[in-house]
Amino acid sequence: MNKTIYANTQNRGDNYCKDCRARYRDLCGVMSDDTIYTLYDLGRSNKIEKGEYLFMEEAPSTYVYNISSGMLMLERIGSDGRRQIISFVYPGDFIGLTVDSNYSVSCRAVEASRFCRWKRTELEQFAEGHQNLEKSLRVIGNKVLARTIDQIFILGRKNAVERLAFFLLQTSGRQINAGLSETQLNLPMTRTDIADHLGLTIETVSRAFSRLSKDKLIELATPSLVTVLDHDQLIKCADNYKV
Amino acid sequence: MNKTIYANTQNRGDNYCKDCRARYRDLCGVMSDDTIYTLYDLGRSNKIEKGEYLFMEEAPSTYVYNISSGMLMLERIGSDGRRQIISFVYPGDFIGLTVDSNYSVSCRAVEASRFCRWKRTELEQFAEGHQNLEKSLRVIGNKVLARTIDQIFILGRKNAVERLAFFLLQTSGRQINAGLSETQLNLPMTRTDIADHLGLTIETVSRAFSRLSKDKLIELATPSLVTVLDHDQLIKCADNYKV
DNA sequence: CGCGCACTTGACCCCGGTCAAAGCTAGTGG
DNA sequence: CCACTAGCTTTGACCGGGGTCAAGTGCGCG
Repeated sequence: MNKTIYANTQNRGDNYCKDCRARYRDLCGVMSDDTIYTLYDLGRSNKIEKGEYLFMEEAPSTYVYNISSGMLMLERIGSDGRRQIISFVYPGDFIGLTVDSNYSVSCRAVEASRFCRWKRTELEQFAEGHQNLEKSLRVIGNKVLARTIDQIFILGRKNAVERLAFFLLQTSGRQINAGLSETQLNLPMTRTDIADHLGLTIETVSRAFSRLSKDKLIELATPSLVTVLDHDQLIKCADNYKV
Repeated sequence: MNKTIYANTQNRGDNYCKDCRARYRDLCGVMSDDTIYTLYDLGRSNKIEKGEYLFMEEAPSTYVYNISSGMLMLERIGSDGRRQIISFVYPGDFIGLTVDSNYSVSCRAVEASRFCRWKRTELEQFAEGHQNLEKSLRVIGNKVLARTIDQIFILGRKNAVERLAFFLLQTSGRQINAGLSETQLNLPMTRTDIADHLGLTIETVSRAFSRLSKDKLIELATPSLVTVLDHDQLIKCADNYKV
């Protein structure tokens, strides 16, 4: 037991937690600077390349993950091949915690990413001794749920342009709390990914981009670099967008 | 303090927990027969009539609820009036727990229903002294999340008939674990409610019902009483339906 | 018995899907 | 350094599923 901890300790990089994007968010945020090491030593830091899967739907949910950098996506693929991207995953997001013992979605890297990984059972055990962490897990779940409900509203009741406007605002919001620009949006995912997230086709997504661009609400520097020109109008367009 | 508990104790009906549909599910299910009273006495039992709101979106999330009987629905209404029903709420379901201090959706009674109500802060405080309850709250949240993800897949990637087939199977599943019939489906909600849940119009929902009926997958005794004739075929139709 | 409301069915139309072709850009190799 | 290629994106033309509008139909309730 001590040996294991010792082995992991050897893994620590120079600034292993200090410069981590996830350090003061969600899961890790509830740990003090004095106790974060105990959490760190319990898990393992690692990286994943673009296109690789972090875990697959149906597979035993052995591990839970906290994202340090990069971007991933949670996806579900129907038996006929139709794909739905549930959400994009940003640094600081905690994923992989399930009710039953199997993942309910797959997780794939949009771009090269870093993460910390814990055995689910070990983290749950650890949480039992740390009341605030247990509560944090619940809060995380509820946050995810809130976003998921937004997504349902989008898919059920909005047209193509409204969906894209909402998605861009959502991206803006996520960039803000990652300490990045509010208006310079980085979209590393492909049009296909966005389409599968918004329940549309690539062509329709592309046309929606063109439309917003023509109406001067956004500017497309490159397909993956969008500048928000008229934030207020974009909100009106997305209509029911909530912070 | 003692006085309050005493007052609530006076509220107890004859079989107040014993004959409750929610007694052995989710929230209450983690309490033993010996300790369920402490939870019961902390809250208040009440009823709500058809069409009334249990709580409204945006309002302070003062209370959390556990449903004893009847049916309710969680809905969100856009500023232009478009409505999306997030989910229908069955006996045993626990609702109202939010991240921030306001409800993110409204809850309305589909039919007359009974429920138990707690002050959120009091239940959370109570949970801190009851580890299994704290964990139960998390499990409940994850269960809800799993269903919500299913809903996203439906809305993003399925056509009208597939959506309805999925909805009927989901209803069947929920009736089973409420101890009701697997094939005789009770649909107390209106076609409008179903439409707003599946992201369709009443006309399309109606046509989908007719279609499934014509293809002998279901039988419509009355608009609100459906018999599942060919369960397997219905699953094939819904395609990606999961238990 | 008749009124009202929810549901069903039909006719038509439009948004977004499908199919096809033409840019754009990054990466490779001569 | 440039030409070539491959994959992604954009744009256009056409089509169809589901929305819209409107007219029945049936059932519960007074």
